[in-house]
Amino acid sequence: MELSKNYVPNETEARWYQHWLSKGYFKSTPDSREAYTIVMPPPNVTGVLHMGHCLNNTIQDILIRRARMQGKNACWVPGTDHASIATEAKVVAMLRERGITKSSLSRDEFLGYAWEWKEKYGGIILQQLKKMGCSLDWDRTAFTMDPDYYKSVIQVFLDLHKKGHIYRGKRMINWDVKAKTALSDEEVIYKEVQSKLYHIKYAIEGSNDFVTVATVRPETIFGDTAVCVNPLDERYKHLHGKFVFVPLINRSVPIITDEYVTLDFGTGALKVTPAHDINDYQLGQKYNLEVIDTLNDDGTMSEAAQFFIGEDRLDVRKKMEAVLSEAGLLDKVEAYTNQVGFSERTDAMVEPRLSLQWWVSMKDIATPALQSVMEEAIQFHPAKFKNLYRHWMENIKDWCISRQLWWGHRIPAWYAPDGSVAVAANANDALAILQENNAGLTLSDIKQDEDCLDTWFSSWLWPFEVFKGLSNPGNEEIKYYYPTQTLVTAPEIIFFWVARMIMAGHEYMDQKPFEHVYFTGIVRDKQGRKMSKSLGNSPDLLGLIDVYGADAVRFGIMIASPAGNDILFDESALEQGRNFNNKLWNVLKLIQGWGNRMDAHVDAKNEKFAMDWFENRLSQVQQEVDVLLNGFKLSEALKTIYSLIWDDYCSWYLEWIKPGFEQPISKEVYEKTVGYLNEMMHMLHPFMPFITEEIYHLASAQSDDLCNKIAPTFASPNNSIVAGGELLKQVISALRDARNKNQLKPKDTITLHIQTANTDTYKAIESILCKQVNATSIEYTNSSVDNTIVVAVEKDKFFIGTSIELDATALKATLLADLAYQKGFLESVTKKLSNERFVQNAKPEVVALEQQKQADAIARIATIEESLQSL
RNA sequence: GGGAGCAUAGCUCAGUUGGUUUAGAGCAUCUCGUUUACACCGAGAGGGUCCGCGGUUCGAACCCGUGUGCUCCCA
Repeated sequence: MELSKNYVPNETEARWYQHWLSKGYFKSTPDSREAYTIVMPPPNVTGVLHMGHCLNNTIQDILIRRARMQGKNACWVPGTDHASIATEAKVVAMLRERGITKSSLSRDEFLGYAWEWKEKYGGIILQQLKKMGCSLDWDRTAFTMDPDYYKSVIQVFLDLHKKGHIYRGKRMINWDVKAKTALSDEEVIYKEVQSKLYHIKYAIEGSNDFVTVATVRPETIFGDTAVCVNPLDERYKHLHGKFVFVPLINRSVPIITDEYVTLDFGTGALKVTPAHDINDYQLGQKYNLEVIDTLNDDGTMSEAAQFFIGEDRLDVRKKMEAVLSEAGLLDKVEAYTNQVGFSERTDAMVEPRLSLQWWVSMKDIATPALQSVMEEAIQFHPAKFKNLYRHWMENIKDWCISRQLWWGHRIPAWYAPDGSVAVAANANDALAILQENNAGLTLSDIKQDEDCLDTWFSSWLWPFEVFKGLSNPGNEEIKYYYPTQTLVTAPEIIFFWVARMIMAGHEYMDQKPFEHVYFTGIVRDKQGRKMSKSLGNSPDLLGLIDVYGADAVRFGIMIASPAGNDILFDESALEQGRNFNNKLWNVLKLIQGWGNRMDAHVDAKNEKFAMDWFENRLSQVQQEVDVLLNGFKLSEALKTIYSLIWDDYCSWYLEWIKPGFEQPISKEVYEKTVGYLNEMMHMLHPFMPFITEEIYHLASAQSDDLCNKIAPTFASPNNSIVAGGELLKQVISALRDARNKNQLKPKDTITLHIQTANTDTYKAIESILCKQVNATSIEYTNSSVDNTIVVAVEKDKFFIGTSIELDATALKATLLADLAYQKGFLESVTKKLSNERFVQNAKPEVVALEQQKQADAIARIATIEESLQSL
């Protein structure tokens, strides 16, 4: 078959993915083999494939393909996350385009639209992963709102509530006064607005003096329960412990001190209104201040305000200026620019508001989770994230799990008209509980909580619930696949997700959820900025795959992405990947060409050295790569394989065994050469699955596929044979360098004299050496040869004879430069050795090494000086 | 404000318990070259005050302290 000039990935990739699927290679069912399980971090249903997914899933595919090729039962579970906030926002936006508002819909109607949206767009990202070659078991595709999964989430809520870990508590939320609803942080848009800073005078109790407080919200003073100053502020030291009167209502409130107050902002005195500001609320908590809510849910003043009851807070703000001024309590008004939050939906100014929310108390369930990471039952890669994890877990705060949304798992709590609450699996159970205190209640009297659970409250069950570990306890699959082996995720969700999965695993499976956690970096653009839609710096991944091929994209993203470090994405890495594809393609073309000229009678004597060397070098790299991969050093492993193929195999080995023009090749050499190629394709397959499978099949007839081919056990390399090859490379490079520096053209032939103690070493490689440095003859000598270029490698000297006139000055300059380097080096070694304390204290082998270096340097200097004289 | 991490060639990074030449690789750059796989190529080369300062040590990119700059998480 005639092969195309360059490798064309698109057709090949589609064909092989289809083939692997049709053979069912990605399917897994429990059997007697060792399991290797990865659960994919479920992307949002709203997602489309971006660079972060690309990195993350490439890594998982590498691990899972390697496991499969090690003969393990590899199981990679795909799925999606319902992503309550993001999805609800998308659905609301879609409805708005159709002219429908969420508030005009019932909960069920809205959920109908949401499911419709999910069915239509929710699977796009999974389809895109196929393009990347991800070897997922598609039959296992899971969703965090699947019926069984949903039930398990509710069950966990009930269970934690029963154990006393779930409670209701107050929290500041964002309140939309127009929609009369709570907003998530993501639904608040901050805008810069021109405000006024009002300086208001508060009378000091028992004195005729005032404290002046600066605020942009004078209408909230009716809720003031303290004035706070910085304890170090000299201006106010005399007021510590005193009280002031809140203007107009004349409530007496304390002056408290806290470092929170900035000395140089406003007047340095802060009015504290715990009900209407998040920071004030925290101060209030710290100093046990009263919380006075002066607003109604529509943003008008409540009765608690005492003044302006029923008027909108923004109108009141305007009126306050005149009222305060009249009372002589307004010191001055300044122009001031600040950031104010507005509702994404109604554009109303958002009010911070205290509200009852559901919480999980974390301390108890965090303990085993902290322990399993600290004791390395779960290993983090890189380990540096252990510190971060420990710090967070030791200072863990309670988790607010209710969200004011409809799309998600609805909180299983029912309220009676008197506000009492029952947590139960369904309304009937809840009614029974509530009837204990109020026998007359009926189903129509009680109402279920409107809120949903935080998305993470469902995804923390992912590693076991994808195997129905909770909905069908003790089933065969959960026993076989759990705990999973490796989790691959981004460090930014170490607390949101990783820590909580570990907690849930210990709480519900009595077992860690995974053995290893591999933290990827964040993919950034060339300038180090995060990829984002608004910056428009997010490359179109499918477009890149079209241009470069999936293998090249996988290569590009992996070649420089050490665990836990951010990746600066640069298309040139993809070019490198594409070039590598092409290199592999051309190896195939070259070898196929030889296949036609294969001859069993051709002697392989001259190729023996090359084959011995490469075989051992291959074993060496196989071992190295194995060690690297076991340590999760994927990038390093890929670099090592890349260099083996490009440098050792293509640039050295193939050149050494290459037959002359139109010459036949020995059958033995040919078969070995194809064999090495296949072994290298095997090693590379997890990283670049498509082209390796293609080459494996085109290089020689195969009855199996690389995809699920089990690796042979590696031979251990003979290090002295490997070293022999390295010496040969070094000699060739040195001779080529000398040729280059003396302006010998590639076509100019040379003669070579070698002065060495090991003639036999060179006899074995004469033919290779001649071919590689374009020498016509090799002779051995005991002394210097006149009129030659002298090259020294280790202890051997090479004399290059040429008919071309040599440029003595250039030659001399190089030699002098080398001489200077060697002398400098000798000096540093000698200095070290003449330091008595070094010789006394350093380990003997270190001293011996330094002495060896010294002797070598002296010998090299002698050689160079000799050469200089012969010029 | 609390915490974590990072700083090595123009760029991206290796550098395992301190000693394996005067610190390595890939990309980029420069020189030479189209020789019968590949210019998406080959052969070579140049390029570094290992962020600054101090300390420990016979010896520091590596250990300790300190300063500076950057990044992330939490509030």
